[in-house]
Amino acid sequence: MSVAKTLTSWYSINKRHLPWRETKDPYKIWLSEIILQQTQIKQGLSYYEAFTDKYPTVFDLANATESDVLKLWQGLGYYSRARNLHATAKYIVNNLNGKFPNTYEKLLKLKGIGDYTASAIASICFNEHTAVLDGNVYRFLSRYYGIDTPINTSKGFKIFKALAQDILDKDNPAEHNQAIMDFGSRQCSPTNPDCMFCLFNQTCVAFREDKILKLPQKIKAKKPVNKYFNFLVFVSDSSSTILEKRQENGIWKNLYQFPLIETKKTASLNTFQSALKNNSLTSNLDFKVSLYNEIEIVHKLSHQHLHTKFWIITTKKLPVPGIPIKNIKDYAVPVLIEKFIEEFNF
DNA sequence: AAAACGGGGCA
DNA sequence: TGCCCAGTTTT
Repeated sequence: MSVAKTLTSWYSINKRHLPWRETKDPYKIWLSEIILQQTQIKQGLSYYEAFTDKYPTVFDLANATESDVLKLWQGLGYYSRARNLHATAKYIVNNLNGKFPNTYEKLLKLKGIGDYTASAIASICFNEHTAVLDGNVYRFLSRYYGIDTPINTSKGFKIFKALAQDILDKDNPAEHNQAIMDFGSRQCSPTNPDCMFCLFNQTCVAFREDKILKLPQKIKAKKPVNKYFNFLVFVSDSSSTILEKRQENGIWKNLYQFPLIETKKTASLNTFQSALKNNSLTSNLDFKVSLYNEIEIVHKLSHQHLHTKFWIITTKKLPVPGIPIKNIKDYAVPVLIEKFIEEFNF
């Protein structure tokens, strides 16, 4: 039996029943694919349900504000996905009459849709012969064929994309693509793959040569850089605080946070107080300051470690218009801020 | 071609 | 606690 037929027969028995597998609506498939980028099903499922519940059609999503979309996305990370999702929904409604593009080439032009997502939507919704290449597919192919070209290189992409396209079941690309991803995710998992009960354990190169845990090969990531964040948590007599929207490109763009002072290294009380003297919010303000967390909180992102201190600034009146603390949960904030808000007794 | 972009899960 | 996971856009 061909690799493809073995995969689809495995899938017919082991397929997980998930809400986005009950539909061919390209809007719903698109939504699920964007949510599932860089995200495990267990984490993404509740977000998918929240989004389809609040925005059942592309028109509903297009009519929302970006702030609302980011709020619903809060906690999922990689927030450019949410910004691009919203921008693309508006584009489809305003320029394409709400009709979803129905080919790989046209899908690829949309913001937030790259090779993987265009291939997934085109095959699942429109039966186009476009093989998906995600982390699960990379893993299965590299092991089964014993290919040690690093997957996170342009050369690796070309090799594995051609191979995935070559073995694609042209009679049923929709089932095939979902089968190979599910197989890679569950049977051919990163650690502890279930080789003993694997349909391919007679033919898999990596299993025969005992290279399962050496594949796929990847170029190692750089070490994360350390950053030192000091958040200014204002508390006024009238129970208001200050939240600012992050405008600049970089992490958390368009999310809200407490006013931030970044330092070169961990700030002592003394250095922080002199920083406040030069800060436009506090230079002319009558306030008291105390450090909330004596031990800094280290929030780890894939590419930077944020050493964070929350400083409580108590003042009679805020230096700029603020927001009532009782409304603070209306704003989309990073998980780091969300955890503080939940923990801090305002 | 390489870097930037979050957060959760698991050993 | 340290390491692993991973599509798209930007540089």
